[in-house]
Amino acid sequence: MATLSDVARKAGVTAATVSNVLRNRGKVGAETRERVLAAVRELKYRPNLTARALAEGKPSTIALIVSSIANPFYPEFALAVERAVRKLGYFLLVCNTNDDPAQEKAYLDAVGGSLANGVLVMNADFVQIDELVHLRERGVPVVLCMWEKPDQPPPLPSVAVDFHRAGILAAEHLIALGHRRIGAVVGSERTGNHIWRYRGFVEALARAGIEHRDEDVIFGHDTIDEGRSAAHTLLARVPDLSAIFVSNDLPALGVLQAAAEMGLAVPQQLSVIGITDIQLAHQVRPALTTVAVPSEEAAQQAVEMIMQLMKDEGAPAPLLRETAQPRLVVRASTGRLLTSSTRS
Amino acid sequence: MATLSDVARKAGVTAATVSNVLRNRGKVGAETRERVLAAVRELKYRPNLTARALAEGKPSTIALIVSSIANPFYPEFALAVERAVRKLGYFLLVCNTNDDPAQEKAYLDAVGGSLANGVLVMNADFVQIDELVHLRERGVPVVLCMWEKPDQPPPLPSVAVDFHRAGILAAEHLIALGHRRIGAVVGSERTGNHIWRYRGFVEALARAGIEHRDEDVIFGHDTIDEGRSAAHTLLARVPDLSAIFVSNDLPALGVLQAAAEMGLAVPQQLSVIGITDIQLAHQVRPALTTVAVPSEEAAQQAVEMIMQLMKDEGAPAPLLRETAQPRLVVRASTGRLLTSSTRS
DNA sequence: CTGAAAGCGCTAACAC
DNA sequence: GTGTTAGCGCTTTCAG
Repeated sequence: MATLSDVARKAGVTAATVSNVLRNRGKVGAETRERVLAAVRELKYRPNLTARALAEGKPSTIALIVSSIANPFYPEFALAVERAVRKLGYFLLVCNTNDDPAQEKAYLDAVGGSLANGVLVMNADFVQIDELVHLRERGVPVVLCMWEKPDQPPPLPSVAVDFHRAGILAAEHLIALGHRRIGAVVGSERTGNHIWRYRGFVEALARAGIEHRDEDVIFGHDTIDEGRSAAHTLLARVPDLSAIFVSNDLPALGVLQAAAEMGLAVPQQLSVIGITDIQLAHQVRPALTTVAVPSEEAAQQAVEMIMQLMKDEGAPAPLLRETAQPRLVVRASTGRLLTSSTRS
Repeated sequence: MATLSDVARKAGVTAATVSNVLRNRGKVGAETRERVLAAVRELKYRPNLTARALAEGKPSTIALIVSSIANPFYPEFALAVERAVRKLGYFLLVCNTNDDPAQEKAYLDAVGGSLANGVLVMNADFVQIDELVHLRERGVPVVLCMWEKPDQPPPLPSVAVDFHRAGILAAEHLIALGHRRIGAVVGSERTGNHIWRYRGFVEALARAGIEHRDEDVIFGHDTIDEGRSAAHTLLARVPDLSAIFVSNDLPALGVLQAAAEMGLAVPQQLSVIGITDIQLAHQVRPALTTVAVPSEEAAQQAVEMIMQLMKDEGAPAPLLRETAQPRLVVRASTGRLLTSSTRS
């Protein structure tokens, strides 16, 4: 594995010069440059990124902490991050903590030990914020990719995604279709991370003068299977629901399945709407109506932010960036309320 | 960010000693060790992995080249690899080539430039084998994670997964249920990477004396959407099919959807079986019967192989390791042939 | 324009 | 047991 000085020797110059031509740094004579390039080609030289990182004082990797990949949204988002990172010449170190604090700590330590230049955190709710703050205090750039609590300032630089608005959009869509008895399946617990999605939904209902009772909602179901069972219990509890708002696509898919199992036609008898717009949403039948979250953009913003933090060592005060607004994507799982087809 | 010598100074020893206590290397006095540890704690010292990598001549990362994450199997497998890698104290650098040769080349160069210690390749078919072979020749350990061509020796150390057998198992299951007119949707082209899955299927049919005509099969459909449309054309072409073998879970899910769209009851009127057993397979309704591939084990074996290659620089001849056999997972999408319910 | 020299933070012999 | 001495492969002043 040829090194810089191998190339230098072959080209009859010194390592510094080779380095210069390779990085287009200082001025190098055209003729010398050619000789060096030839040597590089001949020796199949590839710069040793580790050595470069050490010399430059910073590695060329950015870490992305993901709590789990059970929800396909994470891999999808990770891809978006990777694209953004690569465009800037960095590599992405994907750190899957598997929701295990020990594993997360291990990763964070490693990153703190300058395995990576900075860390992007996917889901701030499933992470030990304190550890992150420590990291940050030790000079490591940290940014949270999806801050969804508009009422609290983030403890670290973040990109904010307006999930509250997503909830509103979903509700308004259902209302516009004529629905008045609308149930809700919320992915997180009552005080969990989906709270603002739910609040948006509730507010929109209230604004339209639509009643929303406590029995109309069920919390803590964030997988397909959980969504399915949630829908079963919800529909058993209040059978005259004509639509269900789900705070996440994955459980929304489960709700769709429950409807099928109960023989409810979607959307003729039951409308279902989710939030996020994961790939599966349009691959499923009936295709899921959902509120798409601008994840590509969020990823890009997060990467821009971390680059900025990496540049300005003088770590400016925690800032917050807004992404583009979420956007309704109407597909086949929602439809007009048919007054004729009231159930049971 | 404290360094080794900072710690050394504070503890009144030399860097080498600190290094020794940290790595439990040479013998260190109990009392000295304590002093060092105290200094480490106080300074919140974290070893710089980049420097260590440079000094040791090898980084602590393994790269995983993934061609795409469109198929959820890849992230799932990546997770398994990550677990295996971490257990051995390494970090996983996930390199998503996005099916783009340029991107792949860039990653391979970086890895060759010792960003990583070795490279694991997920899907050898969507990758430029030559580049990999070059890498290998330059001394970088490379292993292919899922070699599925029993007739060809792999060009690089690989772990073999018996997809041929998976095809056989799928066919035998269908046959045992009484099916005689069985269609096939194959993910790859006729000569592509799923060929052995299909061959296994065909052989099992032949062995059972069941006719399989060219019109019963359709190639090149490997996504949900493609699986769906493939099923439509296949069933239009030969309407008396009572079961469909699909070489991959994702398109099998599409076939399930097509059945629903056509009003075919699964499994009463149509049985569907896939291969792989991705998470979605059991989350969908009806749950998909499939042949599970031992991916956890394959990941582990691949990691073991690469560790071995990393140790024995003397690169032994390309070896091949077999994983556990695939295994039938019966769920709700397959059932007995009901002679009564013949279609159109 | 090119070379010489120092050093990034750590490890690994080998002395003491 | 612990310190000394060299590097790992590259970047980066600073001379020439």
